Amino acid sequence: MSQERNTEEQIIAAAKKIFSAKGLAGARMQDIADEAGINKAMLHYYYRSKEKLFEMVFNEALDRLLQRLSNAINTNLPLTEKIREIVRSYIEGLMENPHVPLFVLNELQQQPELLIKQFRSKPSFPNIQQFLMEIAVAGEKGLIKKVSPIQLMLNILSMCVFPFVAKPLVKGVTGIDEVQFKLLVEERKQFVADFILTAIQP
Amino acid sequence: MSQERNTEEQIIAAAKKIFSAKGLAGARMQDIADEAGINKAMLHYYYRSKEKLFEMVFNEALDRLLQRLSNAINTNLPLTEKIREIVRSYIEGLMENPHVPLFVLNELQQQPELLIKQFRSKPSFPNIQQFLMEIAVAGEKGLIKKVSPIQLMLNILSMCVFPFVAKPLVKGVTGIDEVQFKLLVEERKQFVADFILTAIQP
DNA sequence: CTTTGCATTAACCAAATGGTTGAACCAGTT
DNA sequence: AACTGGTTCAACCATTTGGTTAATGCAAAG
Repeated sequence: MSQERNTEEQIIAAAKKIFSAKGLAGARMQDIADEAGINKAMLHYYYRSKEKLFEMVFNEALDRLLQRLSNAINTNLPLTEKIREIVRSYIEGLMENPHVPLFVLNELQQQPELLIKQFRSKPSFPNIQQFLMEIAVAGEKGLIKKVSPIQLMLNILSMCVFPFVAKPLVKGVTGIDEVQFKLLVEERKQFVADFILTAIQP
Repeated sequence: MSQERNTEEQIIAAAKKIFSAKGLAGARMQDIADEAGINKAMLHYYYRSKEKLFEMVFNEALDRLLQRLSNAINTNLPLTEKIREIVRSYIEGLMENPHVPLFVLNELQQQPELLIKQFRSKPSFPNIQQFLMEIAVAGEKGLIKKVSPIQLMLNILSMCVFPFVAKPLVKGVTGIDEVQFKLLVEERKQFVADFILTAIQP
C-alpha cells in the first residue's frame, strides 16, 4: 500500500505480520518482501538473515507483552485494585495484538534456551518476585485469602491470555462469530476481575 | 529403537512426536522417517503426502483432547463435583501429553476452516450446549452464583490448559525447574478446582 | 558534469525438501 | 523352484527457499 515509509520500518511491519501468522518455519522471505512491497534482497541488506529478522520481530513482540504486564504489576495500588488493573490493562493490550501471545508462546517452546538468555536482560522484565511477595503479605494480613502466590498469578494470566490463543477453538466450539467474540472479550475484563477477587476474598 | 512394531503405527508415533515438536511447517519428512527408523519413501507409501500424514496425527490429537473433555463434561454428577472432575481429569490428561494443546491451537489458527468443518463431525465433540445450560440452571436454582456460562467455561479451560501452552514462559519467569513445574501442575488440580468453586459459590 | 556512496533490483546459486521410481527383498502359494 | 503380492530402500527428480552478486538508480557532494 503505502511505500512512503522508511524501508526498515516497512520491513519490520511486514515481517511482524507474516511471522505472526505463519511462525518462523512457515514464513517465507518472499512473502515478507511482497508484503513490504520491496525486493527480497533488501531483507538481507538490512537484516542479515531470516533468523536475525525473526529475532528482531520476536524480541519486540515479547517486549511489548512483558512491558504491559510490568506496568500493570508495578502500579502503586492496593492488591485487589491492582489485580483489577492488571486484568483490564492486559486484556486491552491483547485486544490490540491478538495474535502475539500464540506467536510468542509457540516460538518460545521451539527454542527455550533463547528465552532464558534474553529474558532477564530486558528492562521490561516484570518484577514477578515482588508481586508474589505482595500476594503472600496480603494473605498474612487477611486482606485476601491465603493462597499460593504462583498459582494465583498463573490463574490471572491464564484467564486473560487463553481466549486469545484459543480463539479459533472457542469460535469453533461455541459457534460465535467475530463480533460476538469481541463482545465476549470486552465483557471478560469485568468478569475475570470479579471472578478472581471473589475467589480470593478472605 | 524397537522396530518390531507395525510400521504404520511406528510412523504415526514418530510423526506425532515430530509434528508436535516442530509444527507442520517446521517438521521434516526425513526427521519423521529417522525417528521411525525407516526409509523416507515409506512415509509416502503408507500416507500419500506430508499433509495427509499431518492430518491424521492432528485429528487424533484433537480427538483425544475433545474426548477427554467430553467424558468429563458428560459425567453424571452435580455441577460442583462435575467441575472438580473436569479439572482433575483434564489436567491429568494434559500431563500425559503436555505438548498437544499448543500444537493443536497453533495449527488451528493456521487453518481455521479445516477446524470448523471436521469439528462437529467428530463423535468426540463435547456437548457444550448442555453443559452451558447446566450452568445456567444451577445459577437459577441458586446452587451456584449466576454467571455467564460461556465465561465460566472459558475460565475453567483457561486455568487447566494455560500452564501447558505457556510452560517455557512460566519456567523462564519464575525460574523453576522441571521437577518443580510438575509439582506445580500436580498441585494445580486441587487449587484450580477450589478457586473456581469459591468464585461461583452463591 | 562527475563522483561518491547508499539503496534497490533482477538474475543467479547452492542447499534443502517433498515426492517418485525401479529394483531388491521376503513371505506365502502353487 | 518359480510365481505373486505386498513391503522396503537407495538413488533420483523437480521445486522451493534462503541467500548472494553484479549491475543500475539516484541523490547529495565535489
